[in-house]
Amino acid sequence: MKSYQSRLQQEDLYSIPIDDFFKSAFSVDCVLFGYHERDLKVLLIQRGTAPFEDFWALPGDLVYPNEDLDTAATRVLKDLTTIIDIPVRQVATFGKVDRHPLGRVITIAHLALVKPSDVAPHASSWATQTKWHSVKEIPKLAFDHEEILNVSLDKLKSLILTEDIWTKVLPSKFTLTQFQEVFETILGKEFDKGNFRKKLANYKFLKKLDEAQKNVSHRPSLLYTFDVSTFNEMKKSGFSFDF
Amino acid sequence: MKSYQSRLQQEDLYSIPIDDFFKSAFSVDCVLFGYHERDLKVLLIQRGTAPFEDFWALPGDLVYPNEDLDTAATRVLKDLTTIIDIPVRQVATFGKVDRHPLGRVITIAHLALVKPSDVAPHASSWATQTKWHSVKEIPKLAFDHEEILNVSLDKLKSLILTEDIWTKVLPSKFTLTQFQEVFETILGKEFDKGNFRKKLANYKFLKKLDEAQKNVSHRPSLLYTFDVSTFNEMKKSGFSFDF
DNA sequence: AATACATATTGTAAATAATACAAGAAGTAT
DNA sequence: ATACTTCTTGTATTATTTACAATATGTATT
Repeated sequence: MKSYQSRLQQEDLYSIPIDDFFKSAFSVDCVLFGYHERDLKVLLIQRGTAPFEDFWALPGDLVYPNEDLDTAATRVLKDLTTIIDIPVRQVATFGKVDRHPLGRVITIAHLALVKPSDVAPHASSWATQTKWHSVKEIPKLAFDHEEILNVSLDKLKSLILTEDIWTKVLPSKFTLTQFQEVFETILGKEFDKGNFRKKLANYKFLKKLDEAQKNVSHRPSLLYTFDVSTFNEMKKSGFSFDF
Repeated sequence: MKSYQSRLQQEDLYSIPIDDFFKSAFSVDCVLFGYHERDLKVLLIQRGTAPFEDFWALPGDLVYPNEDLDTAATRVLKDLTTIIDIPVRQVATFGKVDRHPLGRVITIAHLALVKPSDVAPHASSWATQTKWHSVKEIPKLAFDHEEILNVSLDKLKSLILTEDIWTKVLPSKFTLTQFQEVFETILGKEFDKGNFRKKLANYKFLKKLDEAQKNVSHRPSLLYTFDVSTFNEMKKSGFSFDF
């Protein structure tokens, strides 16, 4: 079988019409993670149309002809939530020949991490329901979405060590305990409190404020903020948490 | 603008004909890395057709309608080399609207790492030349291939720490110095020889043989082999080199 | 045969980091 | 005033990293 490049020149000589190459489509699927109080959730929709009608699935859509991939993913999320612009990261592309029953559709998975309270998910014309599910209790999913979710979880675990996506799930002033809980939940392991915060002392982008928690029935914790520019400086030289 | 799912039901109501979604195509591009004597190379082809005629580029092709993505990447490499089946790893997908001058073509980049002497690259109908280039001396490349190469280099650096792709570039019996040189070259940093091999002693998949180098004008090194099954066991529990 | 040479291999001491706990501090609730 | 809870800092032990030195073992040279 000859290549695309030569086929463009000598189209009629070979068995597959060149147009067949353009009978494929590509979609984006969005794995929107939500963190709240030691629980990691993912936003699922219930499909209103065939195939996989009534199944839970990751929100997704075909990519428009003149639309970039990450733009498409952001648009899908905008249609389901009240957030205008959620930055997404590409996870991987899933392209098995038979993964979509209606034709050849490959999908580029994207993920984002948000605070569920910042998002007000609602149904849409193609989703009868939109709901947060704890990643510990995921129903049977449409298509190959279970695999996509698993790969996305791994990607989230590695991204959170190098990117500042965790800032979105914390208040602008947060305690080191809150910070620790985010990482414990997402990485799925626990850290010694004393030793963990000794490590944090090395990270200059965590700025201690002259301000403490209020209305807690125990010793109040000091509050910290995240300094983006210091973080970006460190990222240039290959920063990564070593949790 | 409405979604694909609702469009399937009410096609004629909206401005973009559903067929337009299927006027896109997807390709695979292959970043074939070759390691030889402290030099990391990449296989480039010189394009024989427009667009970017005569430019150097990564080898790639459109994906056939009934072909999986990794199969397509392996096929592209099979067409250019004498190796029948080079396993590839997905790197990322590049899909900017204007990345291909002839239409909407997104490309899924794949990488592999081989010993150049195992591969006999040759020209093809669409490539006037096929040549190894040191990654330190890369010419101007077609399309967005410079970006694809850079992302692939980063991916290679992380993959080599968790996957056994490095075994392909070493002889079946190798010295620890050879092993160290592979990692120094690909990661771009140097290690203290004594300390490095103290670390290696922990990795049980490196088996010391009762055999030494021959015909070297200095103290001969002991030879080692790689034990796949031990490695696979350790990989199950999340093995990674900590270089 | 003795010596030079080059790299392999093992060893060691000091510095650094990880770990497991403990002790004291600072609020609210009773 | 005391109990209670979590925050915060400290410390002693163990493990790891690092830099470098010393010795080993082969071929090449004199």
